[in-house]
Amino acid sequence: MLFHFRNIFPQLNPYWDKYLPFQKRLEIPPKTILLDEGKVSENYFFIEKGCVRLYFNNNGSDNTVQFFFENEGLTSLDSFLNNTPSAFSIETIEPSVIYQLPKKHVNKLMEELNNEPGFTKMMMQVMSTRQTHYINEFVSIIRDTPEQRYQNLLNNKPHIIQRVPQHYIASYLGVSTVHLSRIKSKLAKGKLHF
Amino acid sequence: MLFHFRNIFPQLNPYWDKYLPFQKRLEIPPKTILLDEGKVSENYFFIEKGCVRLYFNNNGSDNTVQFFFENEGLTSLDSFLNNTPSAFSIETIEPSVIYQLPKKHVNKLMEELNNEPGFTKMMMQVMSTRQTHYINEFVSIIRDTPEQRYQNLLNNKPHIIQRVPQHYIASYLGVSTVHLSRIKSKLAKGKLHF
DNA sequence: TTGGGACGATAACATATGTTATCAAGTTCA
DNA sequence: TGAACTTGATAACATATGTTATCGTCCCAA
Repeated sequence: MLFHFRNIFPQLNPYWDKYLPFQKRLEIPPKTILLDEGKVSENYFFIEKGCVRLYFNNNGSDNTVQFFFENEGLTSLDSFLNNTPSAFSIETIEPSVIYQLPKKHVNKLMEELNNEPGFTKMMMQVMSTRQTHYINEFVSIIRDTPEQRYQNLLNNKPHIIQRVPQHYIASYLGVSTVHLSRIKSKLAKGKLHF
Repeated sequence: MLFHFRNIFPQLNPYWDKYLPFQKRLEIPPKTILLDEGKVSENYFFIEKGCVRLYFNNNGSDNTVQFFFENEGLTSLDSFLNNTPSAFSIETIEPSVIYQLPKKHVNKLMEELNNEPGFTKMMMQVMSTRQTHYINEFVSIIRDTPEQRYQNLLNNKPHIIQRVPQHYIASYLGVSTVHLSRIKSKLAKGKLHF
């Protein structure tokens, strides 16, 4: 949400640079938990190398909300802003290199940015982009069948399918691993006709 | 999103009052469309009396995203802010009295508010509340069965069930009217045992 | 006043999806 | 190298949900 916007709003780059030294570099294996559902989000994460997912528990199994890759930043926003227990967990999928910036520094950065003209506009743009993203996911889950959602993923974000183990894809699409296998097999058969 | 906050941030009330004369009062029957999916959202609506729903089309049938009642305001936010085609339609459910404020006035109001200290913070709070709401809906649709979602509605927002025709409830829960009938009948039978 | 439309319940059937179990291939690590 | 784990495919069965059709009630407008 913040370091995303390095180079997108170049006049703000000095601010990002000033805070780089406060980040902690983590080299961590797959399935390392960065934030545990129910805890308050205390850090902002930025991915240098690897791959991470945001997910929530669902009677023992889990559902993935979003995947994150190199040069993307994330946190559990609601928890981070409002100090409420996070509805989501965050964990690595691959061996990863993560930069971790504690909340107190982010807050300080935000205060400094408040004096920068255009900051409100930028924040509204950022928040509105996020909101649009969630709304689209929301609509897609209701409107599209799992098969259509898989096709969308194939068309729009093939790197996710190539890179992420299939059971995480299933948990992202909201179906069982068995059913995702069925979908793939059905699509494969369909293609043979052409 | 705006007039919601009358009296919640009292120091801003003069601003709201200043813009009240620009609103147009509409007295309209049920099923009146206030915004059509695909069009750009040009107005902010405030409900004096009646009931309205935000929904999107889904191969001929439709899904309701949210219901709005007296003293609530709404628009299709993404479309309103970014001048993009709205993903949603808005229509009345009951005979309603609606105040309609054109976008140019809202924009002017926003510019004036920019000079008010605390405005950025308020906007972030507003946006983050909205986002939390969508995230919760999103999680609920994935995690909860339609039956659980109906129970949640009964427990948390019984006024909706009392007031809104059942087929809209079904379209909100994301099930067919037939299945919602099944759910109700099942719950009714369950209750007889006690 | 009446006839059509809106609303809701229910049955019968079709389809989508979950669950459990089994098998196979690839990877990791002691 | 071999055991344990991860990943993925598939079959068989169970359950959830959609679709279509029918019926009854209520209400409003011609």
